[in-house]
Amino acid sequence: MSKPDAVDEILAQWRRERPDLDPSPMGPIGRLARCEALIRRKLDQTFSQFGMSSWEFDVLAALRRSGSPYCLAPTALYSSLMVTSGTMTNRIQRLEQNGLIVRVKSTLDARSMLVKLTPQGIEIIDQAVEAHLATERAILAALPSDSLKQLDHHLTKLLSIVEADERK
Amino acid sequence: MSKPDAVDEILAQWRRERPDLDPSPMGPIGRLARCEALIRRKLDQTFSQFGMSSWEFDVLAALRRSGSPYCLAPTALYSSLMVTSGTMTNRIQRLEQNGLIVRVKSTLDARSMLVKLTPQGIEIIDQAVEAHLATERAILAALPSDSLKQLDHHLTKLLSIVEADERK
DNA sequence: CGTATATCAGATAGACTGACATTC
DNA sequence: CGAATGTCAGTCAATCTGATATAC
Repeated sequence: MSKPDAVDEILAQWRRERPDLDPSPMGPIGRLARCEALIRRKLDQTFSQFGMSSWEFDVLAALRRSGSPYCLAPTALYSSLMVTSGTMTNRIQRLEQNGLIVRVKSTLDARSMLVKLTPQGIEIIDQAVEAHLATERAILAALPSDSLKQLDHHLTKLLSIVEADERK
Repeated sequence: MSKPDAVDEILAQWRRERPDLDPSPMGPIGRLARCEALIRRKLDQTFSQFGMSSWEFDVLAALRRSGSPYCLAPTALYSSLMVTSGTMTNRIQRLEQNGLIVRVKSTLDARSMLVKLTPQGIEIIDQAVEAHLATERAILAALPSDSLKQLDHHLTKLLSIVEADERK
């Protein structure tokens, strides 16, 4: 069928060196990891065209897609972005220095701040997300739409499994 | 069918906020990224049981599966591991300090060193790879074998696409 | 009182760049 | 001589931890 890729080569090496083991789980997981790494590289190129790195895109995008008034609490942000509170504080400071967000005191809870997109922040994330989608679309364009649909289906299943496992 | 996951929620938000865009490419790519992140976390737990991080596993595994005499040049290592030469020097030093590898002068090319697993390095990677495979197998166990096969098939296709793109 | 929110300082781990000596 | 190999020093971006003040 198709010629062996780098992951096939690794499997063959393990079979030769450790015939007592079955290395086959490395196939899907290795390909997943390698796809992710290569795609991330590509996406980062787009982000850098807007002077962003991926973490900046992630924060701004979370605020933007939350809808008007484009406000979220730091706790909500770091929970969904899977980082610690200290990391979030750091990210917020830097985005504020760049004028993309402002910090607003919450009226409901005096402990809490709200992170809010500035008009400039809205503008840049609106442009960046368009370019980002174009990049993603270009990456996937070489896959027949049937394959893409099936891939997504299986990834959805895998995701539900690993997310369930995470919560255990 | 199945209840919407975090990625579905993100797509729905974008459709509401930016109905002029089609966010669907974020589906497969978002799920791929999220699967990878969660799986990586899980795998790192196994590595840490052996006092390793994933980069240490990667280097030792590359040497181990290359077969006896378990020697590779730094250039070969950093090329396949996708890091710079300076990074590789650093990794080699730390593995040598831990007694898992030794550096040997190449007889064929006086510029070149060879990185070689020590008996201790062989022992630890042999144990670690078994545990690693067990972890991977446990993650994938919840997927029916047909699904897994199809997932792998589609990932193989995607990988060939993104690798071809990388070389452009 | 115990919990949650956010911040801060400090430490950490890991990677990269650019210059370099050496050898092909 | 130009290209390749590996090392080194220095720098950097990003994260985490643990302690803290404040408010629920």
